[in-house]
Amino acid sequence: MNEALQQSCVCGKSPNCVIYHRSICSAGTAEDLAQLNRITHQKTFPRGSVIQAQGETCEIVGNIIDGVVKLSSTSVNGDDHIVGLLFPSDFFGRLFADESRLSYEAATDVTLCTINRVAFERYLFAHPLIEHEMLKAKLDELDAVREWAAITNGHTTMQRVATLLYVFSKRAGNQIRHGADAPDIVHVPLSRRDIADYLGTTPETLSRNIQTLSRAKVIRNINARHFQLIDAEELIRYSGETRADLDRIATA
Amino acid sequence: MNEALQQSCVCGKSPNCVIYHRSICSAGTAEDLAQLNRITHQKTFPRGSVIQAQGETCEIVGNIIDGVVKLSSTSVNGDDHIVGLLFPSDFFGRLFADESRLSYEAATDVTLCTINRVAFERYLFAHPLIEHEMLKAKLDELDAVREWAAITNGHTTMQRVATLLYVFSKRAGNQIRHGADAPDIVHVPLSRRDIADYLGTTPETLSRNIQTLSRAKVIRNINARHFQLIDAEELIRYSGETRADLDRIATA
DNA sequence: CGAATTCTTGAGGCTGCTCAACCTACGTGG
DNA sequence: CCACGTAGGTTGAGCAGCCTCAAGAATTCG
Repeated sequence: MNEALQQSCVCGKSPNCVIYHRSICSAGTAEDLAQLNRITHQKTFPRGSVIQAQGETCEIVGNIIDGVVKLSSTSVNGDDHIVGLLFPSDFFGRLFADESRLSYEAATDVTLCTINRVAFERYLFAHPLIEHEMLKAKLDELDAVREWAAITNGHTTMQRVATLLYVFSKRAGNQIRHGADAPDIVHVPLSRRDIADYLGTTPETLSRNIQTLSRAKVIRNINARHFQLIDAEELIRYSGETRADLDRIATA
Repeated sequence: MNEALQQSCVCGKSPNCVIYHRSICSAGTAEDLAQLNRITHQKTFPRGSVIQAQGETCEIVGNIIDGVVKLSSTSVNGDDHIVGLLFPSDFFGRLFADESRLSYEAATDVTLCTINRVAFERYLFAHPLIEHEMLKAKLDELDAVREWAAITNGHTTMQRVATLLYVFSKRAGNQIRHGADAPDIVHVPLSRRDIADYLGTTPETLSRNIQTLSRAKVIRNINARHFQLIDAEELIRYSGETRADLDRIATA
């Protein structure tokens, strides 16, 4: 975990906060944030723990400070599908609903800035400008979810794998930059099973595709959660998307 | 098209309006609605016409009064995937964004209540309660989209087809009720290609699955856009979902 | 250092896509 | 009114991609 994060990053606590700039908090005035800060709590969850279970009462919402949270829907037959991944600065939890239709689970060890849901709803009611920012964020999220749905549905598994790897290589916080001679290593903080669930495939098929990319010298496997991007152009070709589309997805 | 609709259904015009009760308009006071009504326009689009093209400036938003609008994402290789269907009372268009990442197309002849996007944004700014309703609606939509993504991704084509047919059979406005002896006929107002795009399959595979259901006496084909639901329980079994889940999807 | 978990590799079968032909419904014009 | 054209839908054959099941490597953790 980043040192700076640990020091200053309760949502709304400080304009120096890394999260601050990207989250909805950035819309409020100083007083607004101070008020918000009084009702927030920083909490950590170990990898694998359930933050909010499907079908249960929505108790808390908040921002992710560090780590990855997976949003999944579990069907009756037990197989669950990951319908979204949440990264630092992303908002988690379901506002204005008593029961959660999805579950929020820690895909890695996570640090969260939590707020009681009902308290935050009251806060939003009193601060329409911040609620407005929330609406804009959710509209963007809606587009992003639909765009991702189009990708997972119309493409081959290899195309999805390549898309995911490229997006992770571009996403802020996943690049571990070395010297000019030592190339960039990308960190994918998820297990093979989680990635497979997210892409709508199996760990086996995923593994085969990753190995194929590795053999084709497009990427190099450091270990299960780290790879080196050797040929970005070739990875884009495998993804079946344009660079512009991929970059838009990565920054969304 | 329904006679009653034509008479009274401009969004916000009348509490008698069929759309009124389900759309965001229901949150406003009488004055709010009157004000809204002054800036709305009723328009019709023939089947196949583009209401809002992908990548173009977002000009109008509004409610669907009659017909079905498909929300699709077209990739560079030309194949487009339908990421959502909008029915009467649903809101269409993209607020707070200059450029649309998705395209809105008339899947049938449609009647819309349109509002200039920027004008509606100003209206929302002046009416936080209505913006609040918009936020709640979008949060529901987000859950629904994710739930649908989980269905299309984790299930076989037959399961998706069965799910779609069941949902259409339950959705208000698609049932054509006859006498007690004449069973219910369900209207699916989309072409095979649109359904296939929506389910992430091909018209051929879709057709085969429909014929299988027909041979199994689960449904009966009247013609391409009408079928009779013979055995709802069996259809649910084919869908791989529980009745409760399906009904929740249908009413979402 | 051993146990458990995770990841990889292999073989085989099935689902669903592709390509191609045929059928049907509908609208047009002779 | 019927022949014809077109678009949409159905059916068939063959093949490719992906899942399943199973076993073997690698990594993590106590």
